[in-house]
Amino acid sequence: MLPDVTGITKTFDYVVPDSWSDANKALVQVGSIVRFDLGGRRLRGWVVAEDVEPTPGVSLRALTKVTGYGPSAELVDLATWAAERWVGHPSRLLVAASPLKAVTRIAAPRPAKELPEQEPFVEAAFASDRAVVQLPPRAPSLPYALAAARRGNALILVPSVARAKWLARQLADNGVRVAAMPDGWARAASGATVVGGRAAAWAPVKDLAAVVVFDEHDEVYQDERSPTWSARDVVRERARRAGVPCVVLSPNPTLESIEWGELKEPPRAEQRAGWPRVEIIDRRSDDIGRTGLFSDTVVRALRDDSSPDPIVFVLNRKGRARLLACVSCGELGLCEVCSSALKQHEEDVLECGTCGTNRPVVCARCSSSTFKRIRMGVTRAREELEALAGRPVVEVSASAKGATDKTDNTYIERSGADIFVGTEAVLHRMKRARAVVFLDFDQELGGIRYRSAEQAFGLLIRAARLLGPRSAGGRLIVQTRKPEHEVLRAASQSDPSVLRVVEKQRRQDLSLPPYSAMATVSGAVAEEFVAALQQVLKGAVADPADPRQFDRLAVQGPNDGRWLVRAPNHKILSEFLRSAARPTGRMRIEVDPLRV
DNA sequence: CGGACAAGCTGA
DNA sequence: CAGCTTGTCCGG
Repeated sequence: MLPDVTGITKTFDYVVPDSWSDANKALVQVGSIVRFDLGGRRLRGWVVAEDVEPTPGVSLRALTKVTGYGPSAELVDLATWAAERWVGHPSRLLVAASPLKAVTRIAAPRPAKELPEQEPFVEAAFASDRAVVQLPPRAPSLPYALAAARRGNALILVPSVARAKWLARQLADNGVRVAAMPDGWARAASGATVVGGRAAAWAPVKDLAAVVVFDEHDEVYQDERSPTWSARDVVRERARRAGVPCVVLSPNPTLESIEWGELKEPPRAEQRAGWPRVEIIDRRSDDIGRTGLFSDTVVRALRDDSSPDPIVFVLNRKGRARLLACVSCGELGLCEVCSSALKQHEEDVLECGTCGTNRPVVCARCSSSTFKRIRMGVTRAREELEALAGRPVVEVSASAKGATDKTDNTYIERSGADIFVGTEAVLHRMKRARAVVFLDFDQELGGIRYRSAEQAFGLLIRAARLLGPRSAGGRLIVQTRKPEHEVLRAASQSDPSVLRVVEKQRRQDLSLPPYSAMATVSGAVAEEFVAALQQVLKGAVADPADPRQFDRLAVQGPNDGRWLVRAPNHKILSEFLRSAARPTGRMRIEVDPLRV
């Protein structure tokens, strides 16, 4: 028995009471969910082994109840693997692999219908055991889902539960027996093609025949809670163990996937046609003092209403403030070298955050020495847009006014407006657009996170999806002072490999994932734990012959209360993190941290 | 995790 | 030395 309690990693032996019915006795198998008393408490847990030799000297207690079916023995194994890989408690993973409500009966499997072959490019992906398919932003997913289902019961992951419901419906309409997770657990166990979000990586799939991950670059596949397992990586391992093909798809495949599988892409012309037109507005030469946030091109786009679809403006919250304006004449405080916004860190110095140039606090136009901070956030941008357009502009944010909850988008339609502005959340809210304008993309490009280029490109992909293919005529307009940045070149050439080549070199040079493995350690007792790790490290450096290769590790920090552990690969990282005793108290180990 | 119990601390 | 807190261990 493994109790479903964080903090107990030990397993315990129990007996199945003789008094139980045969049916209940038969329910007790590896993975089943049972109840039992331990240390004066009644707990829930999973059977992790049967017919074990009890530890000598302990008197066994009896189980109090068998709740029902749980993860298969293979999934219990996979959870053990994942708990080691992401250095966490297996119970979190077994919870994901368990049904929401007790399941005591699983229907007999039904014969599957034959499905037609898909086009050769699609079918070819499944000929390889590990395929990475690079598709344009709005490429249809159904052909790949059908190609997978044609091979038998497939496991299909999509980034959101809503999209899973939609895809499940499409598959069902095409004659596929399908189970949508998380509700379809019992159906999945009896034999069906399974579609779901992150947690569906742990869904039961009878006779798994193929695995598909759509939008594999999406960060929602990683659980934010510890252990920070990635559904994409879990199903990859699952497919490997089952010996079935695993196909991951994305408009911008991650380097993790590129290094893992075989890249397949449709002809360039087809990829180009799938992207909207991308316009890069170089703001270095713009008179920012006159035009503010809105270049002439953007103002023209705002006034162009040849399409009834809305125009969407994106301004990240991080982009607010940061602008200084002269109190007496209104001139903006900009760097005379690179035209970036200046910052006033000290009383008497204006500093450029981009090129590092300093100058005294004096206005370039009127020589006044008093500047005020102007807040160019979403709210201000909305007011200015309204003034420019002469009609209502709606602000869209994660918690927007007029919305009943985070997923309520009806206020967008009710508003009747065709101009929207918001942080990147606006890209999740809208369905389509005639144009998407990133007012200040440099915020995204200048990120310090090692994945920020990938994340910035992810925003452009989202925007491209609102706009549709080139033939739809939508415009993706990006205002920037870094027009040569590889993220923007990749988007304007509709060629993600432009970014990938640069990013790969950078990650290799700096030994960043996937060319290394990282974890962060934080929390109240992190310091104590890190001290124990340092102890292990000392011994390892003294003995480079240690087969565990701990001499190739580094522990850095603390930075903001977080330590960074770096290793050449995940095997060494995980062994190292598990080599030191975990002190009692709050601590969080984040393997593959999204931000470092 | 949470209960049990042991070892350490305080106040009369 | 009772009464309490803090720490460590263990559960089948």
